[in-house]
Amino acid sequence: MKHFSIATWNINSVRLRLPLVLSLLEDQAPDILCLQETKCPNDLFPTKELKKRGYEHIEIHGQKGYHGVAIISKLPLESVSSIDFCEMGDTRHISAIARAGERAIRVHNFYVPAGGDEPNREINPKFAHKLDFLEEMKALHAEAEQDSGVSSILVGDLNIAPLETDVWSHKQLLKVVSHTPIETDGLNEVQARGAWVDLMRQHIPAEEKIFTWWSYRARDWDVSDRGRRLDHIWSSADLSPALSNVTVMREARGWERPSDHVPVFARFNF
DNA sequence: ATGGTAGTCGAACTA
Repeated sequence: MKHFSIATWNINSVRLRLPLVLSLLEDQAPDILCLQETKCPNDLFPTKELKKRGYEHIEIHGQKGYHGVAIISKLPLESVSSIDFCEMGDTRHISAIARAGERAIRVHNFYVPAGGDEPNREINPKFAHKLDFLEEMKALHAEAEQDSGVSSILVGDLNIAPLETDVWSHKQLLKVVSHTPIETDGLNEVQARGAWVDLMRQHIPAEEKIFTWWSYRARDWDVSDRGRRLDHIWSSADLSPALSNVTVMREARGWERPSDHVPVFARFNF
């Protein structure tokens, strides 16, 4: 039996929260950690500190000030690439193939545009960008490299909460960006067309509420609990039978100077 | 219905 684990976390500045990242890696020791919103140019990424702790394989795609994604891995990474969705030059995607025992797995790490406040593509260019980004994601197939023996995992901040139980109030969020029908339908279509399995919902029944994000603006996030499930872990169908556990690390939202997103873990027994 | 907070980078932008 071979174990494999992967985590995803929108860190909202990797430099500001490097101590939290290091303690997470020490305590949980995932094979791979995918970060979003690193907000860090490539030449300033804290590569040395991560390598020192056994994460020797690091692939980053960052820019100054905004966005930015990174794959931090104990396992060797190869065939690294980024897709420039919507050809905006944004650093919102990176992927690489990891070798986990006998298996080869392409890991896609996404930071989907948030989409602004107004859920109307005619008046809000950010919402139009989000919908266009989703449209391009539909071309991404979980079995794209199956013929060469490569499975797929897709993780990241997808900025959409697809199910009614992925938000604190379905009714009150139907017109709020992240849970509008055009977005949830779009994400469902990305999943269906690409033959992706939602591993969080494979492990945690759809009747049960799950949140991975709580706004900084809520005065008491834990008590009011107005969260959303914006972060996701998907895989190709061949990996889903090997899933052993999914954990949403809710307590991370209560840490000192927290990210507004918490880490999500998927663990496999191959 | 509005405004509430956080981060980057040093005003205004994004979330």
